[in-house]
Amino acid sequence: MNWTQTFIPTLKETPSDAEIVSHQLLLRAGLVRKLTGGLYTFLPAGLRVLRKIERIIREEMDRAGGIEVLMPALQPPEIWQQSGRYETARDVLFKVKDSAQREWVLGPTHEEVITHLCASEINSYRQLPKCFYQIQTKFRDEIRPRFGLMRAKEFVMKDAYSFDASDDGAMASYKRMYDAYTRIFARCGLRAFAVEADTGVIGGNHSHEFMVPAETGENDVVYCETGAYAANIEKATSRGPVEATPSDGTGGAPEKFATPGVVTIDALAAAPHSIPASRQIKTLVFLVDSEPTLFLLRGDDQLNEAKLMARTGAVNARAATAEECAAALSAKPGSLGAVSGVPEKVKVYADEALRGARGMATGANEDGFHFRHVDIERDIRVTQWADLRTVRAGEACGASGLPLKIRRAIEVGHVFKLGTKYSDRMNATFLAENGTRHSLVMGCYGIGVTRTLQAVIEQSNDKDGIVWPVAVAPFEVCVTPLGVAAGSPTRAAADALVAELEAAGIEVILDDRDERPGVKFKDSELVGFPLRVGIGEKSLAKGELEFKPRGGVLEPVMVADAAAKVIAWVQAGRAGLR
RNA sequence: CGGGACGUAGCUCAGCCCGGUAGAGCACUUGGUUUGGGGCCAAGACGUCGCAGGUUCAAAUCCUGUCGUCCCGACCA
Repeated sequence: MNWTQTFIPTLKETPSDAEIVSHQLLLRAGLVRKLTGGLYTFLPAGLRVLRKIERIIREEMDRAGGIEVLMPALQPPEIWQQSGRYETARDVLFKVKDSAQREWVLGPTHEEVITHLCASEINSYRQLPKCFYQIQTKFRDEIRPRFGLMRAKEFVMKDAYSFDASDDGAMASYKRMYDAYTRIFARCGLRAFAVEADTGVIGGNHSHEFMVPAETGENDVVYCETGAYAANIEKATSRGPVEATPSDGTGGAPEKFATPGVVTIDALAAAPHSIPASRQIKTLVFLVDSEPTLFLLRGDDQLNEAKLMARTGAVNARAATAEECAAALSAKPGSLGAVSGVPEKVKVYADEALRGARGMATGANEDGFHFRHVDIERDIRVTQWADLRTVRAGEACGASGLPLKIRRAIEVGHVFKLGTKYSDRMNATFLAENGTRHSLVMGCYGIGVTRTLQAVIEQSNDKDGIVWPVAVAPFEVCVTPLGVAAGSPTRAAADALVAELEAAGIEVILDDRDERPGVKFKDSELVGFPLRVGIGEKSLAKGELEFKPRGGVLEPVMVADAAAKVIAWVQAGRAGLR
């Protein structure tokens, strides 16, 4: 392929609307262009990378027993109503109307479609297990598209769905996909690791996310350096706060005291009251499926809303407004408490870290007053104890006991064991060997293909541009003659080398642009080809070409040896050695 | 949806405070020159200053509204 015959519009300057390095490089290296927020055109070089990642995914999915299909992006709303997600996923569903004003849904994911298919096509345990996958464009009405391909309204996803006759079978399918994902990311040259994850709106009871460590990621991952534990912060647990919860109460009854104007944890912790945050009980009011509900945490802890959703089983939940708090209890936020004045029907969830807490302070449910000497188990009607707090760095790992750490990461894949959530609702059943009817046991597995592409760039770049792993580079080799005129010695040597490499199946681009050397060198580094072979008059006169691995040092190579050396270098790269 | 920033040439940006002729660099076209790390010289083309109202003799500039982009939060592969 000649550079002048394709289209790689590089940019010398950084576009002003790209914030993170991978987004800047996507644009600067001429891989994509924005149509509008969250919508991108893949240009030839970007498309080549996308296709290579897809090929790796297909190979590994096929190897893991996956069966490729292609489902419609346009879907009838009825199946979404049947699964219940027409409501729960409402915020991300793109809806369109046809000329008869009938509504359709643009698929953000395909549990409904595949379950509908299997409901009619799978009838017997003899047809199981099955694992279907597709690579397809998804549509999500993202509240805030961000960072180029990282979070887009339209993106390419590999999604897979397993169907088993039993829970054990489903676990085996889950494990096969988990292992396939590990291989896929490794083959893409990504350093990714699996963490325990919350299941969110997809549902299910067992889940891992595949994370690429990056400061620009949108997730916080809690992990133990021993490798004993890693989890998304939405799910993570520990042995509890570093500072133990006070259990040294006076034994006296709760005592109301005046705290005019004190409406924050910090204010109560400051003079004159000087009650440490760890000795306070924080009272939060949420509307859980429209029901006012109390959540009690230690003053220095943060409520984890993913845990709130999981523990309550809520479809929708949000913090109550000041007015709603006042209506449910008798005070505004800042003076709320659960010692008295909580209507019998209001549920009170208390965080496990508060178990046994004595001598605590909390709002008196009366503006301007707090209680002290509160013993939670004696003085508060707790409906349910639950893990609700967000883990903080430094807390002891539940497995190893060592301090946990927290780092940012990009989620590139997510595997779920779904169980029978969808098959139950959509009547996807089969007859077992003994003639009884059962719901199919499902799993679902996603990889953000376009996001993975950008994650590779985010993880693999330097001051000059992208440093592609050989396995996903748009071209493996860039041949750069400094003189391109037909018949010139440099052009002749370049043409000969390219022909030999192409014959050997190497993906090579010939930079045949009539540009100054500096421009060509800068561009080859910006786009990030793994290997550049420079051909200049001076070295050619000595019978040499210049072999320059991206990020490595320049090395002269004899013309006669060049092709063999390049081929060996690329093949080593394909094997994952670089 | 809440908070913030910004919309001027293909790109990066200046001009706006303090109203009066629309600018620079890069990119592009032509010619010359140069030729191992984003050259140099000359000439040229490229703009409804996001859009709509308003104030004014006069608006890129001031006011109002609106649309869009980007960042921070809630959502997710």
